[in-house]
Amino acid sequence: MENFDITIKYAQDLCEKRKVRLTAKRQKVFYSLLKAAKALSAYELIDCLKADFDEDFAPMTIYRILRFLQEQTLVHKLQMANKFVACAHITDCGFHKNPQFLICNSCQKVDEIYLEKAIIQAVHTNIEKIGFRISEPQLELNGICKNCQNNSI
Amino acid sequence: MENFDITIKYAQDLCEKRKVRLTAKRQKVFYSLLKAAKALSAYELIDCLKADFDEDFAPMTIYRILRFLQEQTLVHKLQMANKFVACAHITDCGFHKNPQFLICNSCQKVDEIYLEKAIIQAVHTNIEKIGFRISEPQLELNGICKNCQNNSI
DNA sequence: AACCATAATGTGATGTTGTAACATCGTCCG
DNA sequence: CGGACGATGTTACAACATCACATTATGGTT
Repeated sequence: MENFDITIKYAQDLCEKRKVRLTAKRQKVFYSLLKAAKALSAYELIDCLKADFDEDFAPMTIYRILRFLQEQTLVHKLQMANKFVACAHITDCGFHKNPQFLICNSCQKVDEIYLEKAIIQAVHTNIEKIGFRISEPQLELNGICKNCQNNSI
Repeated sequence: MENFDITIKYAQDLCEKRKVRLTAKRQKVFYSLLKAAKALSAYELIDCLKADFDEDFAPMTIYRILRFLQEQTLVHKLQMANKFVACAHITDCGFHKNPQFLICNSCQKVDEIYLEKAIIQAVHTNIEKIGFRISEPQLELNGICKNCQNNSI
């Protein structure tokens, strides 16, 4: 019904290519996360699914489906907030390439950005010089987004 | 008893200077966190305190004391792991200046480092160009530390 | 079509993390 | 001494996450 029909189609094709199943439930979870357009906790997502589809999802089910969607890189987990967000760049840039997340403490919206590669590279090089091997290269930063800065004047 | 007598003395002086009280309980919490030499969850810390002092701390108490210690910049909170770690650089560099944390997923030890200022500056500049105002400038990265890399061979 | 193996989901209990609200205790200062 | 305020105790509970086992759905094989 919305313009993320395209995104869902993309996800379907992706799953088909990978020989995994984007079941009806998984699709609904993905849909609600897309529709929310912000990071949700698992339990908030349950509420959204109830509102969107009048259907009850058990916590276990949600966590399992979220793990699946993460494995397919359709969803990211924000470690800091214990929340989940639909990948914003599915259809354009080859996704899951070291995203950085800007998490607004005011409206909870999440901006998924890609900093200049050179900068990220420099951070990684510096850290690996110490002998540390980074396993999850995503950065997460809390702050206040542009919108909320303006609105709070 | 250990060499963090010096650190504790430092903390006492600091609190005195700031006219806040480093009470016996607060000191014990700080001590156990120093002794552990790694990031602990609040509940793990409760276990340590039981072991170290044979004393029971209620969750509420721990969280309150940890907040106090954070305010005094004696302790950092690792947002990603929901764990707490004693500040590693209390006695040397003017502390709390945008630390970066390297969290080992294997041994849980935390390395608190300071990357070249220019690099961090570049990251911040890039993000602020987008209009986002960062509130907690610390970076946290998960990976495998040097030690664990060698031991797993 | 019947069958089987495996993937997906349902279900109930339980573990873990964190806080609210209110009571009590201690310490410092006039 | 008494009062104010900071620190701690206590109980209950909200929010987050998983275990273990039962059941159902799906796709491939004969």
